[in-house]
Formats: sequence, C-alpha cells, structure tokens
Amino acid sequence: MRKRAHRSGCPINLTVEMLGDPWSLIVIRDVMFGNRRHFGELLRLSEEGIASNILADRLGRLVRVGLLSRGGDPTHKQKAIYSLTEPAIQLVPLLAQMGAWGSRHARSSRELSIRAKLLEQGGPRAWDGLMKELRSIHLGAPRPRRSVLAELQSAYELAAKHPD
Amino acid sequence: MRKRAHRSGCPINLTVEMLGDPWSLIVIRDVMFGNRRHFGELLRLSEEGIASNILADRLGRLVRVGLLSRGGDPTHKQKAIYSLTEPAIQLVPLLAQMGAWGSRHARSSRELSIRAKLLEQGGPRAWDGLMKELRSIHLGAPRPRRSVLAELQSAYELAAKHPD
DNA sequence: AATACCAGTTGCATGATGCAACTGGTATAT
DNA sequence: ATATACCAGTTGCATCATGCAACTGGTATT
Repeated sequence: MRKRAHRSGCPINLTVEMLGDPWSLIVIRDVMFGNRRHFGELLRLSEEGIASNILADRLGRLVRVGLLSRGGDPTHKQKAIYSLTEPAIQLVPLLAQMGAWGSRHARSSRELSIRAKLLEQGGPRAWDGLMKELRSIHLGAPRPRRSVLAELQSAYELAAKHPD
Repeated sequence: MRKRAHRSGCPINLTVEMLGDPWSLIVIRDVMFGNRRHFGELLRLSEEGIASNILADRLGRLVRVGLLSRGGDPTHKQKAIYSLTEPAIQLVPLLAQMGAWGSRHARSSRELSIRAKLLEQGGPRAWDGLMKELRSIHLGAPRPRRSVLAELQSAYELAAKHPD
C-alpha cells in the first residue's frame, strides 16, 4: 500500500509537493548560486547548518525527482559531483522572486539582499543570462559572454567591503 | 530557552522559513485565487484535503507572521473572515512563477494549468492588475477596471467545458 | 426545544527533522 | 607499509510536525 501519488493536479500544489520543505530549495540555491558541487562542500559551507543525514536524504530525493544529477569525479573515486538539470535551472525566476520577496518582507541582512535585489532589477534578461550560464556550468553548453554570477558576486563584495 | 530566531539572513532562506512547509502556500493560494475567506470554506472546499487541526495551526501562524489578518463577520458572531495583507498580496509574482514552473515540469492537470499559463503569459502587467484587484477585495482599496481573477476563471471554465 | 452550523481542539499514530557519533572506502605523506 | 586525513554518507535516538477521527462549546435556524 503506497501513499497516493499527489494531493491534487494544481501546478502550485505540485510545486509545493516537490519543493515545499525546509531544505530542498536551500540545497538547490547553494548548488546554483554558490556552485557547491560535492556533498562535503554543501555540508561544511552551509550557511544554515544542514545536518549530514538531511543533506544525504535531500540530495537523493532531488536526484530521484530529476532536479539534480549525480556524476563521479574523475580525480577521486569516492567523490560525487552534483549538477543542476534543466528543470532545476528553470527555477531561476522562482528563486529570484523568493529572494526579492524575502529581501522586502523579511529581515534579511543587507549584504545578502544586494544580490537578490540586483537579480530582481535585472528582470527576465538577467534571469535568462543566468540560466544560460548555468547551462554551461552544469550541462556543458557553450559559455555565454555575460556572467551574471560574476556580476552578483562583485556587487556583493563591494557591499560587504563598504559597510554603509 | 527559545530556538534561534533564524537560520541565516539570506532572503531566500527567510522566505523558505516562512513559507517552506507543505501547507502555508496552499492556504494562501486558496484565499487569493479561490477567495476562501472562512475556516469552513478553506476546510471543506480544499482540493488537497487539509485537516482541520493543520488548517487552524496555519491560519494562526500566518496571522502571527502578518500574511493574513483575522476579522469578525458581522452576520455571525462566531464567524471569522481571513484577509490577505499587503505582504501576502505581493506573493503574486512568486505564486505565478510556482504555477508556471509546476505546469511545465510536473504532471499538472490540463484545466488547472490553463490559469497558471495565462497568469504567466500576462507577465508583470497581469500580476499588477491582480494585485490591485486583491487590494480592493482584501484591503478595501478602490475597485480596478480590469478583473484578472475573472479572466482566469472564464479561461478555466472554457477549458473545462471544452475538453480538448 | 431540537437541529444544524461554526471555528476550532483533543488524542493518538506515524513520519520528518535535528544532533552526535560512527562507518568503510580512498588518497596522501612519511 | 603505516599513519593520517578526506570523502560520502549511515545509524541511533530524541523531538517536532503532520494526518486522521472524534469531539467541544458557542451561535443561528426552525
């Protein structure tokens, strides 16, 4: 007796079912914006302090539902590399909106808000640019001229160095 | 000894902390798009079958964090009316992206996808229109000429009547 | 006075999360 | 060859969240 497949066919509900827990989107965010590709990186560099069992569970689940893919690292047999899949890359607009909303309505730190606000202001043009870049990093697509990640990073560093 | 206020100051994380559970966004969706305003409506008309204790807990929590407000219904002393607050209304773009992503990458039902796709295609113009409309319904703002909710509803009904 | 509606609450089973310690395989240095 | 460190997890256990069904006490209707 397995549990019913889905609660409903509503697109919002299905998205919530897939990503509506306290950690899935955090893991995807770290892979996407922090370029964390190994278990250990995700574990040790985690801002929110994810536990290793939860991380293992989420990585497995995200691979199963097709949001991450797991490849071996040639330099180390034990090492696994996690990559975003196309569906995960298409979460960029969603994450951009989440960042925008959070920076507006929650008490987010100023430096971290900079990136969210920049990505919001960039709009669909910036999102597309970021998605192209992620396709080159994670799916082996040709490298685009523009690097939105570099733009976000330099804006963040500027804000961090220049504490108002 | 209370638990730490937040896991991190990242805007995405703060949004996940507030909405990253299986029910909060479902409740907000029903109030927003289904105009469910009472406990009983939310409970009985729930597509996903929320349990009454969970609904009570979420309504309370959403009121506490300022996404819903709770008012009394003049026609019935016992009856409570829940309304969206401005921060919740500003979740429109986020919900629109969730719907768009879900209709593209999950097996959502065709009729329910129609609305999500329409809202996506409408873009920021439609989102602003919807937000204005919600401000009139929930916050007593003047009623706008355009009704995005009516547009979504008639598109849905057309699709439901005309099964491909 | 009886019935139905309303917004929840209670009790209990099950599952998800959080924490710390541990495992077994792999590379590196001596 | 041996010791050390790295790597991706696993295990055990406590606590918290969710799911289900039955129940509660106040309010309106007939």
